[in-house]
Amino acid sequence: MAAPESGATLESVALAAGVSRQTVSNVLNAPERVAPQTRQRVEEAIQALRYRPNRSARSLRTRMSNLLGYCVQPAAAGNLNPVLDRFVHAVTEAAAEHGFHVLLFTAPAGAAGLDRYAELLAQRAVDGFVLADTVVADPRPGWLTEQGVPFVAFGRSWSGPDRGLWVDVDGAAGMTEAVEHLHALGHRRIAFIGWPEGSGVGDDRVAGYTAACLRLDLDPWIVRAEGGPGTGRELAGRLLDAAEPPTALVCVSDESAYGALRALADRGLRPGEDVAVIGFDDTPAARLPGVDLTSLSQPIEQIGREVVQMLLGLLGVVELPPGPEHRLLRPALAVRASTRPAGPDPAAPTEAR
Amino acid sequence: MAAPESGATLESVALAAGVSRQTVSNVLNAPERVAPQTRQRVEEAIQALRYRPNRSARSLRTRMSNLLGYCVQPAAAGNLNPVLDRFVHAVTEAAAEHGFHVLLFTAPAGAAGLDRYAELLAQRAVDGFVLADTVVADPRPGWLTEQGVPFVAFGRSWSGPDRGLWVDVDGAAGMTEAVEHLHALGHRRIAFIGWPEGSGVGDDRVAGYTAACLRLDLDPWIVRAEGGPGTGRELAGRLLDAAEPPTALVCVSDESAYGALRALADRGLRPGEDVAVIGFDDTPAARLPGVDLTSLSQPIEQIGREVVQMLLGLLGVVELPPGPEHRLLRPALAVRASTRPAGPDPAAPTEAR
DNA sequence: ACGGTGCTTTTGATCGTTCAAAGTGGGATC
DNA sequence: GATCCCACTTTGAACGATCAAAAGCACCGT
Repeated sequence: MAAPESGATLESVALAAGVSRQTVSNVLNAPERVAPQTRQRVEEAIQALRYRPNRSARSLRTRMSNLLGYCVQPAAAGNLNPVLDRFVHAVTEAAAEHGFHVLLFTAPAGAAGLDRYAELLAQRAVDGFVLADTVVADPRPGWLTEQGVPFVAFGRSWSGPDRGLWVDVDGAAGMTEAVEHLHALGHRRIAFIGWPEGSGVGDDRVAGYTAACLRLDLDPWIVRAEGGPGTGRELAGRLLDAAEPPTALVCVSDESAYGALRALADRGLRPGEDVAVIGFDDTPAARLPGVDLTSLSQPIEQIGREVVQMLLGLLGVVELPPGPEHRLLRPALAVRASTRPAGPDPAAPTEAR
Repeated sequence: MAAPESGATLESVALAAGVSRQTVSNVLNAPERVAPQTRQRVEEAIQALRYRPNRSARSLRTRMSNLLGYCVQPAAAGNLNPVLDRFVHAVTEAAAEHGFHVLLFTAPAGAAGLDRYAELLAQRAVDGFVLADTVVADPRPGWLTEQGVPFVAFGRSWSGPDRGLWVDVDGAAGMTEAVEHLHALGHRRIAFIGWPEGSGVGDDRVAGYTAACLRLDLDPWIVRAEGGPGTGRELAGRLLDAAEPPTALVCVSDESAYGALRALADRGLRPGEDVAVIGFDDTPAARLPGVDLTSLSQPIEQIGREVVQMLLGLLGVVELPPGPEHRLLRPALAVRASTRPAGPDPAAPTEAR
């Protein structure tokens, strides 16, 4: 069978179609300039030879690599971040719609990693960057802005003035919704299990909780993990053993929530029936049968699309969407059994005691 | 301050150092050909101008993109695969050591996705592919071999003859070790919670379990999830409610094991003390306080390194390591409380019941 | 007949690098 | 002193695409 003859070039296609290089190039990049009849002939030749423009040659001439840089952080032990997984996928897919791909690289955290970004830029290996996991005092947005490098971040610049474009999840709004949901179910003693102060994401979420409590005339009741994340079980345990324990637990993450569920089980309490529990992230495990954790679901796919849209806008590939330089998207509350008393008719909403 | 002058080229460096293009090129690619004195002068000019070779130009000339293609599968709902995360990171890091980067792309599963691979090849966008998540009757290894495309897979070709190079985890050996570990602890009724037949990975793992049982003169006792993965709780429940329930549960994945732990909690049974539980993957959650699941840990970082090593070998970048065309690495059993009775002296092995 | 206009196509130059081959100059060889 | 060799350096020609500008051609009005 006719092999693809992997050596097709503009020149060879032009020869086959009886036109010049540039005409073939125009068929691909500016078809309206080519007479319909010629165009068809060229397109047939392209098909026949399975021609695809060489990316390196195109990049060299146009000074665009059609690659977006994305840094994969060293996976810290015990750092399960199921969200970034989905984000990378969404970005990759959105980029593909415009002929772009994602280039992965690694870099140490903080200012030490900026070299890698600089290296890729100097090599003209990427056209811009997608940032994720921005942290407080992250040096990247400021540095990239100074260098005039196109980038869009998933996550605010948590300290100092906003630098560059970003898309983020409104964790505060999500937590407010969680509290309101619990309040509507009749809960009045709602505690919050959080991270230590100082993390942008964590502080944002606790702020939403506090605001909702004040508005609903509830007393905020906040406990924080001292020894880092992952100690939800202990914290929840202490809460549940209090003289007047909370009837509902709002957790800064699903991970904390799983710990809280564990603490409930330790005491023979049943989630949803005895104590309500809400997490954040809507991790896959939350919807497993037997877990059924109510959780706030981040619109990761949409964030990925918007980040790419903005970045390609900066690059002049698509029209830059009008509007503000950042977008704050609301997470959605996925209500499951952990905030809904089980019963013979699980579909019916139940008024709490 | 002196801006990096992002426009440095071979020519401008040559001018600055008072030599020709090619000499600068040689300093970078074949330093031994250049007189030490000249070399130093050129290196200083490179430093001063912050010169980095343009990747597109180099790729165009050498016909090597220095990019490895990696397909991110559409994240199926409820498909938590914390392992691939780490794998991608390991591959990215190993590739960086040789000046390579990872190019991400998406493709539909099965034969329909081959087009995307072909597209990238025709564009000369990548030099080869890293495959992950190989499944039974995966069309990719065969197709890539036919096309003469360099690739290495993480995962065997589960059906038909082996095509191409691969690195994989010896799931069978891991499960055998798990059974032996339980046997040494005194367990004699050891059940296996598995996936439906037909998945390469699942069948491999159950085979290791069965082999160990036969060798140790135990009766294999296998139950499988009918409705796909994630129903470990139900399966374990049925086992525990049997007239003569097993004293230990070996699970095909951590996900199943978490379900099993849940089933234990439902019945007031304590993992490690009443019933032993072992998972597979050593997911981050396994080592959370309060979970403490014994699990088989895959040497993902090593696999990533080896995959890259082999692929760069195929590409002629490094010397192809001698030896067989595939490597099978043993997972390590991380022993935690779920197979170890709690007590004042957790180090002492306990005879069962 | 002439030049202008608009549409279509072609030509030469260029992007920044490496390959292949040719050019230096000094010292040893005959 | 001519020859050869060796170590080092330079020169021209690609790689495959796009940009910018020129050229061909049909049609129109004067």
